Amino acid sequence: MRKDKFLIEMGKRIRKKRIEKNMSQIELASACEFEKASMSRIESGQINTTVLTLLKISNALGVHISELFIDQK
Amino acid sequence: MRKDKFLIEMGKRIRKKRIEKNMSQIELASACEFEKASMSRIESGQINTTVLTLLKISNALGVHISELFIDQK
DNA sequence: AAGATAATTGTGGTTTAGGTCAACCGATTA
DNA sequence: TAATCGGTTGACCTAAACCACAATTATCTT
Repeated sequence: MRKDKFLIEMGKRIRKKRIEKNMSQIELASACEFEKASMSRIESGQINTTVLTLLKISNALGVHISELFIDQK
Repeated sequence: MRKDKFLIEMGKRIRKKRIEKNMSQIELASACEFEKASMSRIESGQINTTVLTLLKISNALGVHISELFIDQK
């Protein structure tokens, strides 16, 4: 399992935005059309996600993909 | 081989920034510590790159990773 | 045209993301 | 206590990212 600081920080940002939208991991994952298990691993920085997966997530969250790389709103 | 529009556009942005810095693919690739072949495929949108690879590229280009997702400067 | 440099493409091997299912762990609620 | 809900983790498989090397194809420069 990976444990890169950058991935962890990105996971935190995703989680933060998800909470802001009042979504559960289950809801977000299904909006992205994958399993809650994957969502959990992404949010905890265990996975070096690909661009298209991030794109799905940003779409489901209603934010621009670049926001996933920038702290705060 | 993938041919996603989003990946193609991102590749174009990377290429544009590389040219702006007067770097060849060879130079950029070696700064990222991978092969020029990979650089070529990324710039032409053939690969669904991972976050950490994009991070290497943005570091080598001296830009913030979020800029790789935003048109123009 | 010849030569050099830059970029693309093919192939093959290794690693890992993505996907799925099941089991498990709080915390909350009935 | 038992049941539910959100989240985490383990195990497994498949597809694809990553990496490297070589060969080919532009694109220049003289």
